Amino acid sequence: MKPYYIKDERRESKERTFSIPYKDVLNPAQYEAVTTLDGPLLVIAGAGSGKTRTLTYRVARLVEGGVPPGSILLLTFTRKASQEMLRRATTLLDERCEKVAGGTFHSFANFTLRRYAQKLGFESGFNILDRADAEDAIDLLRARLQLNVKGRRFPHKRTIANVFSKAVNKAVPVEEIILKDYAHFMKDAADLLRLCDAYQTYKKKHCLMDYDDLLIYLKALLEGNQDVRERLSQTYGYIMVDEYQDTNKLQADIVRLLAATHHNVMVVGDDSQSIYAFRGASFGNIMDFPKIFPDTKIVKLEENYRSTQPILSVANVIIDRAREKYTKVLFTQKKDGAPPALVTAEDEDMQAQFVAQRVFELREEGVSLSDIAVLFRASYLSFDLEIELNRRNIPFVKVGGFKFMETAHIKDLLAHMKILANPQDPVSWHRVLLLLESIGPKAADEIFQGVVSSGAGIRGLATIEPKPRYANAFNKFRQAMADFETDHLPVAEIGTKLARYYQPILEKKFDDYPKRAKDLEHVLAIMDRYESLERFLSDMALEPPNASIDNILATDYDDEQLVLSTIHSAKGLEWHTVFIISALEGRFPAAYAARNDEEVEEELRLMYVAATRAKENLFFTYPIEIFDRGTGMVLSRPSRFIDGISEDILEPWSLVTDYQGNEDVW
DNA sequence: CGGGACAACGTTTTT
DNA sequence: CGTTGTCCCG
Repeated sequence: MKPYYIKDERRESKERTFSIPYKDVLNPAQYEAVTTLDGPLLVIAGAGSGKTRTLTYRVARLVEGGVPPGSILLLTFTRKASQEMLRRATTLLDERCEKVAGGTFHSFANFTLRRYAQKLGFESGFNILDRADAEDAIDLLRARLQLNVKGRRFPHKRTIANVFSKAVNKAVPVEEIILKDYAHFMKDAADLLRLCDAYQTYKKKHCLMDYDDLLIYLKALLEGNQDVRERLSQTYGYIMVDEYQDTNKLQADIVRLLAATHHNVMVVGDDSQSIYAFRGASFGNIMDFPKIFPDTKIVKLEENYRSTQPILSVANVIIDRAREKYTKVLFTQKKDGAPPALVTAEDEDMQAQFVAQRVFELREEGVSLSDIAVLFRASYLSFDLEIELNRRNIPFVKVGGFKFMETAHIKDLLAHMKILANPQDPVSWHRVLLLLESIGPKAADEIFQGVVSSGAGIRGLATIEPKPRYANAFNKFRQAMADFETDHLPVAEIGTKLARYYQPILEKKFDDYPKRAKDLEHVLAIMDRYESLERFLSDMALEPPNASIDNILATDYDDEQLVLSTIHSAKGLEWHTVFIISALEGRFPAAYAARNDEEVEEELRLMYVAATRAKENLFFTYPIEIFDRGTGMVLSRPSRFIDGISEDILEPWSLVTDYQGNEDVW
């Protein structure tokens, strides 16, 4: 490759040679973003404008310029995103790029907090509560505070967890969340506050952190310990944050603190693609960034390299319907292309038939299945299609929605491992003990207390005197756990032994145990890759494999699969052809997600994100005559976000069924 | 006090 | 549809 000489005047005197011809392969805006290395930098990157490319080249540029890879911190939305970027940077430059510290805010927090746990009063490490664990803990405390009195309608544990989490992520008091989003529970506000206090105390006491705590404690660590802050700031001399529009207040604070001493921080985002406000994200962070770092340089990436003009035109109409006006204007040089279509189907079955048929045809035309995606608002909206695809033997992988790590049998197995990692963890103890015959909440609590007060960790089980009622089951359990007293078995071996112990329980508990046993085997295979139990458990909590088991297994031998994905999980990705199914008013925006203007706006941005995933073909489909149980109404209009768009921008299609029963298009 | 049977419910999106 | 709440029996 031809060497490229930097023309930047400031560097002219010490002209350097780079192996990558940055200026030739990047557009001027991208080039500026890639070569602005020092000082605060805000990049507003429209959909398909080469954001990932820019980040990748910037990593390479930093490393090539002599910055030690370990001092670059790349914070992304998913671990997959950072891995992908670093892999690409490695291809561009060399394997030094693999040494860059990359991951999500949560995984970075986990990593850092494990080092400094004692500073925060977590003497023996901590276990991470996933969402379901957190709900269980809340439920337990609700019972303990006697808030579940008969005849009283108290919020669902799921709702409660939501309220607490939102308060943390938006950095506002719990009362305010209740007042604003759950006004009908105002009468319970006092009790909810008590419960919230109890929950915080409980987690602290038992060395537990939920997702939000990871961020809270990281911020607290940085704020309260100047030495730690300086050391971390020194370690990570260059910070890059992707998807900045989807960070929340806490995350913005963490970035501010980390970069406080050197200000070498680059954030990339697009306010019109903010889709996580529901969990406390604030695209205001983008606007506020220059206020936090006054000498911020702003770069806008507005040229779209992904989509054809017809697709971009529809996307622009959609985003124009927002009340919030976004200043960025996307343009493309790909002028020609098929116009996007709005496809009306008689019912959900017909919609599925259409998509499957069309996928089949595209496949015949030579489009790879893996270059086609079907996107939807919510996971359940693809059920009909999944059946149809199975019927036609079209291989697919489903991303988002259902997480098999959260299924009961896998949580059962992991709970056994968690009590080994942290014998203080009452949530896991509770879960494990309740599996035993004749042990309920009461007995489980007694046993747990006994183990804790023995002070001997898992060995404390030996000191328990089981009641005759459950002695048999308990002794089996105790015997199984005794195997691990000697410590430091390989993760997979622990898992295998526990799975063997758990098998009879599985068979008793679930009718479909053969299928579930297969799932467990797969989890065991994942364990094989881990040295440390703690590490395994953290990863399973923070970055669980998010496709279902069958699909993961399929991926091993078949790489050509149609992608089915929630729009949230499709963020940052692109395909040759995109179907957005059930673009139906009442489903998208969903009736329950359209309670106020802000929520509707977010739904609209979601539709925009979905539309801008397409490179060549874009189909919106919607079934009519859908009965909505919630409202008791029949849904038959297309989503308000695409309804009434001029026909030369969005072509209306109707489906007809031919005499053989095959539907077709005219 | 635990367990099982049964009814009711509410139902996104994710670290 | 699968989970959660309730009731009643052992």
